[in-house]
Amino acid sequence: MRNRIHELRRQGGWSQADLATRLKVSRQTVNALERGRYDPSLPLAFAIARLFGLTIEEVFQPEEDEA
Amino acid sequence: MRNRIHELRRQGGWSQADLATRLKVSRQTVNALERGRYDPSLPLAFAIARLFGLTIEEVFQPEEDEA
DNA sequence: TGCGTATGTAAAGTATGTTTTACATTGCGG
DNA sequence: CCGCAATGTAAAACATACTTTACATACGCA
Repeated sequence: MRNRIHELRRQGGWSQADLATRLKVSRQTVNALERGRYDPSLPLAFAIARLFGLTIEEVFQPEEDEA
Repeated sequence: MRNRIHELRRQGGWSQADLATRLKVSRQTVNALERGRYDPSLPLAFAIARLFGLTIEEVFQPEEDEA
């Protein structure tokens, strides 16, 4: 699953730690999401989209062959 | 997290087993999702929304106090 | 040079999502 | 009444998401 977290975070001028605080997750989780190590849970995906004022579909793009 | 899976499935005239097949998950997973036992993974949430021709936001509604 | 901030990563542990097997209950059509 | 389809549920096993602690690297700046 592709995501625009890195791009959106930088537009807001935030560090990974800043974003983690706002999302109430660890900095390592933000780092892992940005680096595509795994996908967020659905509740976390909602929190991320809302924080940036976007829909889930605007932040996350499933790859072609994905579920 | 609230979801409209049960309602949407019935509108399509499908059994839980039918839906499970289309989503490539087990019938128990569909049952658990409909009964609100847990939230789907983000990829599965996308698959569900796409199957019904809706956005994630149209199918899933985070509760007020949720992440 | 040396310090502080930001980022990447790893290992161990906990929590959540999903599958498989199996069984119980309900309701409907014969 | 009987049989069958649909649904609910449980336990064990496994996969994925997330936390904590800890350390490494890179960069800018006093």
